[in-house]
Amino acid sequence: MKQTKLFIVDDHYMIIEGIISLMQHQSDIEIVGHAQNAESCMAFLQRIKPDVIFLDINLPDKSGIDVCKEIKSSYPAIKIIALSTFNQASYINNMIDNGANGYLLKNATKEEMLLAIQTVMMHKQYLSKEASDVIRETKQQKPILTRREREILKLIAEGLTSSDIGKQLFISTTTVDTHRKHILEKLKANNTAILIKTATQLGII
Amino acid sequence: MKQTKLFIVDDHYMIIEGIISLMQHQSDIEIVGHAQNAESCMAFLQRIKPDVIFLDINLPDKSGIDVCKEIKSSYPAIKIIALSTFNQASYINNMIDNGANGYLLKNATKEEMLLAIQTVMMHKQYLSKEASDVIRETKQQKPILTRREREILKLIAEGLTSSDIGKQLFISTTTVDTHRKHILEKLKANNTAILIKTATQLGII
DNA sequence: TGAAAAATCCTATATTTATAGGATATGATA
DNA sequence: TATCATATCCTATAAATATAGGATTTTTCA
Repeated sequence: MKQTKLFIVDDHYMIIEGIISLMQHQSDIEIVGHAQNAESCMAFLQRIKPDVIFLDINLPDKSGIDVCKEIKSSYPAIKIIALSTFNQASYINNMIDNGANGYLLKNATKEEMLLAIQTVMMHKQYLSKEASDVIRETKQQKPILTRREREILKLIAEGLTSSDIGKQLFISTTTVDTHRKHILEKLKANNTAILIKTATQLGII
Repeated sequence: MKQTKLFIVDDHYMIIEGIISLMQHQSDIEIVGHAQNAESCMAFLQRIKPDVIFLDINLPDKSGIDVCKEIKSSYPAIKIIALSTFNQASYINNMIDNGANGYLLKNATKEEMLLAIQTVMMHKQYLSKEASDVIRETKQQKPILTRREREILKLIAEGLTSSDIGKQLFISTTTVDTHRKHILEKLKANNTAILIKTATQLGII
């Protein structure tokens, strides 16, 4: 029987210890290592190739989303299961968009973890019930902004005014204002304050 | 040798499992139980009194801060060590103010956990290095808004205009604007967009 | 290829914010 | 009690935003 090689990336030592403890007596899983940040994770992967990575969304040195993208581009065969706590659920879409094969919340049971590993090893996507609930919710709430609109929204959130943005993007202030208008409509916001708040909550910024 | 009775409250199963695993072979620590929410925690405490509780700040049914206050008022002898992840560090002060005896980040090592338990059992306060660093940092970063300013900031974040706020609080629009001005100064923001963003990041809203 | 979607630009006006520089009243506290 | 922090209010101006109603040019993709 072939063992599935599991690698864990999480900055919280207790989580790593918890997963190891849960998987300890599982003969079909072999934990090949763990890392507490993106850098040591990438260094490890140069030497050893796991089958599955449990990847936390929050790492001290880099966002899990970027790490996910990197791993997938260098090692497309490795399956990635994103780990997060409930209140970071708005990142789920983002993580899936960047190549994650599964999504587990940190209150997952042992059985759920095993199921997730099995599922992604069969080249299917695994989403925990909570995760797919959240995806449905945010999909409904989350309006689709165009690339330009997202770009401008981010600059607004950085405190740039419309004319600042116009200069930076080499477009007229009025164009920026038109985009702003559309963004406000799409996010059902009446002004910048609530715009930034809902955009933050939806994880767009 | 008297064993220290430890109780764990955290909604993440992996964390509970991690702590249990780390404490397993520690002869001076006895884990008397664990709970995943405030309600079952309080129910448990009616039957059994631990010496120390590891208490997560984020619980599904109630904030850990409130739970901390409740436990301390009913069972003042029980020592509480707050648990949190790094990015929730702005709660540290709040937790300490509500009676927590210690503060551990979830990436604590086994040694740190044991040290924390020993320290609070000797009736001293334990703050992890990271926690006290963060306290210093947030103390520096986080400007002190007055009650009125906080109130107005929240209304701004809800999308109310200055005149809306004035009507709601029965004060003139110009007064609201003055408060706005002070809030912007204190948060070093140039406009509403970045104001809301930094306020969100600092956990003020 | 032809329609739809996205991005660009425009005018014009009302409202809201930002900024500056005040004044006054009140309550806490050292 | 004198001072400081807080909260209240004011004038005035420049800048930025919101809102409405357009038009044109690129992309995208079915």
